Amino acid sequence: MSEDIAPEIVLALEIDDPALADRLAALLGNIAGLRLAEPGEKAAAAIVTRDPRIMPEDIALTQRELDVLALMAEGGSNKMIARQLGISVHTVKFHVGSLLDKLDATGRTDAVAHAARRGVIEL
Amino acid sequence: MSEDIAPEIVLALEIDDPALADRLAALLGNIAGLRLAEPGEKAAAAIVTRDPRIMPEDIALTQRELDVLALMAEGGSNKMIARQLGISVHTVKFHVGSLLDKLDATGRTDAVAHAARRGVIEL
DNA sequence: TGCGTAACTGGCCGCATGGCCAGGAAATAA
DNA sequence: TTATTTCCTGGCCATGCGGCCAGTTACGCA
Repeated sequence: MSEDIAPEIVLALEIDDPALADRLAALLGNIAGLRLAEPGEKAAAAIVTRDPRIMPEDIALTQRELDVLALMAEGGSNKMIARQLGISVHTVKFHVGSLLDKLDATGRTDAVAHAARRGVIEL
Repeated sequence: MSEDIAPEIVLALEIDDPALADRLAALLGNIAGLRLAEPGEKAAAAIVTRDPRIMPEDIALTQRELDVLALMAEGGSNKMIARQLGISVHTVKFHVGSLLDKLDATGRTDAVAHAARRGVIEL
């Protein structure tokens, strides 16, 4: 078989901060079984920044707002979301409005993008 | 001074594949200056999966469609996108329609979510 | 020369979306 | 009790959105 060849794990280093990237590159540069990806090379995994600035504070969303948000991220229309949650379209609009406020979004697409960016939802 | 304390870089391991996660944990387990994050601990960076399955084939999007998609992900309305790209709202709708087809989405929100999921755009 | 594709524009139309107004019901805390 | 919060519902309306029709221009390719 070929699984005992112990193929190298290729890691892509996707860090913006030059200092941190350098330190990681130095630390990971010569580990047997591990290799950093060349630019453009496809890697098995990537090292990405976990920037705390992006999540200022977990935005205070109510449970219902999270429900609506999740269904929005699935592309659901207000009507679909209403059916799914067993509430009226008006109520869905109400929650969507609150979400736009809290997430500082211009529309439902922006709201989903913002929420995904700050980790409120997993796309 | 405190810089000779050699502060550890805390790395979160966020890999779904257990086999790959184990191998990475073993490789990174005892490197001086590096430490894997405890569950819940906030890390400076994270190792995430670069799963090629998610991008079945780079969906054939034209340059203009990518332009429109990027602005959609920023929450731009058709009118805003039209102004940004210097084209008419009709043309924007035309490209949006193509995007909905190609990305198999029910609406612009769904399109952005799909595109983000398969790595066509970076949120 | 013709062919296909990408980009672009227009009109039309039905529905969705989001903002505004108003209100009610229930649970929890002061 | 009162007050607060969350959740819920309705009407109204201007605008956005997406699907449908049709057309033009420009490019590269056979």
